[in-house]
Amino acid sequence: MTSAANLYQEAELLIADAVGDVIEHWGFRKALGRVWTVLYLAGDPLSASELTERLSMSSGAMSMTLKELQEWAVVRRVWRPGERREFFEAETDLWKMISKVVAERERFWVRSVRERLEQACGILKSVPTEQGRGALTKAKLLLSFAQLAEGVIDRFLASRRADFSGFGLLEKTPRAAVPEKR
Amino acid sequence: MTSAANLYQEAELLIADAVGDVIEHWGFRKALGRVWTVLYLAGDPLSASELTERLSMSSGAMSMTLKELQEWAVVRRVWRPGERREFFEAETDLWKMISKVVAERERFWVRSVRERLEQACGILKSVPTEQGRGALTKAKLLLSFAQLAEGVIDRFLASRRADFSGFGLLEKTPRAAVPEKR
DNA sequence: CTGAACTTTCAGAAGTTTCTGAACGAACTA
DNA sequence: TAGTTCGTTCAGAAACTTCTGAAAGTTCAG
Repeated sequence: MTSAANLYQEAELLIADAVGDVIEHWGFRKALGRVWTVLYLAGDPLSASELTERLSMSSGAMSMTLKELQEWAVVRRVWRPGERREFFEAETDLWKMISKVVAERERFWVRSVRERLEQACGILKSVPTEQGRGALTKAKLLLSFAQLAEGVIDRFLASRRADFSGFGLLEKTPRAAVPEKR
Repeated sequence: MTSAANLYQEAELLIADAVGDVIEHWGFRKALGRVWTVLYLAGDPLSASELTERLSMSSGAMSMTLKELQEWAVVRRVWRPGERREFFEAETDLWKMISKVVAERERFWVRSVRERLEQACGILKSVPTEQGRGALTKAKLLLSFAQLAEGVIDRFLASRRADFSGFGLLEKTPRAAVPEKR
């Protein structure tokens, strides 16, 4: 194996693991971040076995990881005429990825929290003690935060784009040497 | 036990668990959120045994949970003259709580991610292949996101306050019924 | 139809996190 | 000093998450 390939692999694992950490902080498994990263860095679609080898994972874990990545629309399955195997490539549209997660996961639990707080406020209204009144005031404050969060999420999703303007980054994405896909 | 006390307890647990979920999404244990909530709703300082009873936790878990909450400066120990036991009360300053977490936890791992990406970019620079050049471009993009995040965090902390203006919430006490959603 | 190539599934293994509860320790009282 | 009350620690238990690898499934060429 050449030195260049060794170095590439070293860098690849370093980046994959760093992204894995980021993704883990977002409540996903590290493996999801690592696999996405290898595909992203590769540019070209890779096969499952290629990924299995590069990341030293079992075929079972890879299969489940790819399934989950596809459910989140973060990785796409690519068919190559003449090839028996399936290939995978990374979605690079950040807005697509983030909005999907926000819409399907964040939105859901924020609503669940808000609903429970509302229910609790309803109960507290019928508690005539000093304790009950004090708690109701605070519960309402918590509730207003939940409502605020829900509103921010909805407006964020309605905006149909990540508003990172002002940071001047996303607009002029240095489109890598990635061949356009259909 | 009176009905009012029963109802209070029901609402308390409902809220505690909802906040526990929120806190869990922030990477802490549910128990931290639950204990903080009971203290917050109570208003007055409570003893460890009181908390243990209300949340049906073991004394050991409560001890560890209170220790952690104090490390995050989210709960304060209160001494009551004449009382042998220690009492605890909830910190209610949101900015204090959030900035502490951001400064001591988020800041740290974002930096770690950024450093690893930098190292990887350094390695990729010496990989003269096609593959290496393509990956370098993308790694640099990831790096710029990490740097962006680091900058946002630092500016956030430097601002010394949560800038929630525009949501018109934190400034004044909440008005009861709020929202309107379409 | 048969066999090769490849993927998916899933039961159990391994790893990780969190909790329990008994033991210990500290602070105070009688 | 002995006893009481709390608080803390920690080894093991329990709960939960993730991974492994073999078996079953699918697809396709010959």
